[in-house]
Amino acid sequence: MTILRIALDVPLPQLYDYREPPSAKARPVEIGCRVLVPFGRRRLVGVVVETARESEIPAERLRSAYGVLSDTPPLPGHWLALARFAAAYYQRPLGEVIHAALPPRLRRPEPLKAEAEAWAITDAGQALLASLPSRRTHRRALLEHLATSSPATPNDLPLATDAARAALRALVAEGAIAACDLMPITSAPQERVPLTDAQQAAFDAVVASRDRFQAFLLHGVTGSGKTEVYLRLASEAVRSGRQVLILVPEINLTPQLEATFRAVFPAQTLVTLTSAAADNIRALNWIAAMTGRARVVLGTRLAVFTPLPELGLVVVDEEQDASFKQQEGLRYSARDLAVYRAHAAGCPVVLGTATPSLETWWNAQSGRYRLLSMPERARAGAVLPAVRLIDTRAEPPSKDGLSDTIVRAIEACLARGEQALVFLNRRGYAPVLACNACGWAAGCVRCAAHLVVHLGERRLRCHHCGHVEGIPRVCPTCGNVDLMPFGRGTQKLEATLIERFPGARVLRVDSDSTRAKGRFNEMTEAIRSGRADILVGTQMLAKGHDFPGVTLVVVLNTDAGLVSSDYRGPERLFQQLEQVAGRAGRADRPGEVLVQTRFPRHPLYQALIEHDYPRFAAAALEERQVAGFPPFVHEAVLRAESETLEHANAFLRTAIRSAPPRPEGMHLYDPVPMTLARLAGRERAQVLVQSSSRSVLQSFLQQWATALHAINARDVRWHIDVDPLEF
DNA sequence: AGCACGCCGACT
DNA sequence: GTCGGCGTGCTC
Repeated sequence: MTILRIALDVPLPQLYDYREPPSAKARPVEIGCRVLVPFGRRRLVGVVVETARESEIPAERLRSAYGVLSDTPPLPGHWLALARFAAAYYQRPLGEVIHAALPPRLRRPEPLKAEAEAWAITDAGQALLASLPSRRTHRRALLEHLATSSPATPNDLPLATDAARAALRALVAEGAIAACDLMPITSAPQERVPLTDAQQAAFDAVVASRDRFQAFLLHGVTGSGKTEVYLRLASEAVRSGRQVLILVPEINLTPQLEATFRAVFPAQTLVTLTSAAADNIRALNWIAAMTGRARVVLGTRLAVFTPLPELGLVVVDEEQDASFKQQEGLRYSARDLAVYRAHAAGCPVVLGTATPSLETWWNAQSGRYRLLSMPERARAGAVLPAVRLIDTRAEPPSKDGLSDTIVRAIEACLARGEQALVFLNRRGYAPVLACNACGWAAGCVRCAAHLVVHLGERRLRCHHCGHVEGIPRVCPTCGNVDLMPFGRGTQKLEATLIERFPGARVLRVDSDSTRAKGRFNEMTEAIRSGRADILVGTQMLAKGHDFPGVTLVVVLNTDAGLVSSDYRGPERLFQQLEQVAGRAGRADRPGEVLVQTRFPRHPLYQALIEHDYPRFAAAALEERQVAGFPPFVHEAVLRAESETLEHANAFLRTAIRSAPPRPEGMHLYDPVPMTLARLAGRERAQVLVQSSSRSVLQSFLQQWATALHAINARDVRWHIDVDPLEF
């Protein structure tokens, strides 16, 4: 008798045994098959990960699988091995990992819909476009797209919303759009610019190790042309019959990268994988990669789980970006799993960035990774922006927070007809609403955090849980009517700038102003085409975008990163500053960066002036070594959350008591509340584990996790976070 | 995690 | 008398 051992999406660290389905007589069930099985009262999709001759479960309790879901080929062995590795490393049940790694559509039993390979506009469609009322925005967008480039794959078309997909169906029904085969691209590939010496050296080094595992840190300053290196490497890998995986932090933040790749690779060859894509298409793209039809996969962190049987190159762009670490459920690092995948496939992995994470930098310094440096901007004559520090103690800013130097610099920039970017990493109007008489401050009822004043909508918002309430007229504790917004957010800064620079067009870009679909792209387009003079923005504006008109960058209020309780504060601050500084003067005009600070002599700012990442990293690594922080130790945390802090702490104390013996070089700390101790009405605390050895930490965690599952923790939710970023 | 079963308060 | 609250127990 053959027993199928099946991974199911339940939070229990075990497999479930089933008899084969009736269909097995005709065709045996292979490992990697998706199957539909009865589970209690439910029907679940599972994946066969092992077969066995017999089961420890008594025969009378064994049930038969209903059948194999044959709309996908079996999941390949390399993919199951990846899932096993992630399950063991991140201490999660295999079933849960497998189901987190599958595209959502393949977690459900309904067969996939075949999608048209491509769509083309018909003559009727051309006629319709001419007479279409302008309020039919979705239809117009689809027809206009196809009128300029037909045929187009579903991937290329604006189909992000249900309404857009409904519009496509309607147009197909009306005969305005028809399915067709995708024509191979016949036009010659776009002429590429020659590589600089540094780009060529990086390219050669990676190509030289194409048949074995090697991790590379591609350390290239903003504008040094990392994308061109990725592109050449990808073309080379595809030419030699290999598949390529490219991970980016957020696809809509790197539109140039996607556009560059789309211009070179035919649509059949290059697929994108992000959570924004429609489920059915996402699954089809995933399968195209698994069957080898797709040769290049470009996507966000979730794309690291794409099965790629002929993987020959892995690229992680902006490797330091925190979005590669999933912060809930399976808390994996896509960057670290990308390195695992290259190792398993025996191919190179390129981690590219201007500001490496200290972990990666240390790996390069210690020789585990090879360092490839591109210290110059690729465009001839382009130089890095000059950074100037404005000492707020020597030159106190005026009441609205801007020093004279900054005001004059913005004036001069506007007079030259250029754009200024003012960076403030705090959205809303003011971060605190407080009472002048008694000191009360508006706090979130569900979180240990202040509510942020949003003046435009007359609301207080919690930036952690999304709670919204009205602005009180009087102080709820003392009745005083004199409630004052304290501090500065982007909305207040926007108002200040409008007042200070009458006539200048001020554009605020943050997650509030870009909430509506498509607003972000509209705004970046407005900036590029010069329809704004002063840009006010958060982090969102600092990443990846090339704004050729921006020659001045002003940075306000970043000192908090220097004195943060989180040891990663300075690292993040330097990365953020270097990133936003990189927005200044990318084209033929030199850029200038003004940083307003109370601590101009701080070594971090001194390194920033010189754009000297190695100097910053050396100092930061030394501090980490002295204090005993990563990358010199490896960390994991056990977190618990509950209605009351007491319950969470009680669980953590029990957890510590039931921990296996601590090996040499391991530390288990006392439970402490998390930095944000109360979030969305739950109290949160954690225990930190440190070890000088990764493998020692791994085997400790594995034993501990088993013990933890045995603890009766009714009212407590807990998880282990390996290599945590959040405290 | 679901989804049962199971034993105590306010409704047609 | 039932409908339904969520405590606790199981799923091959």
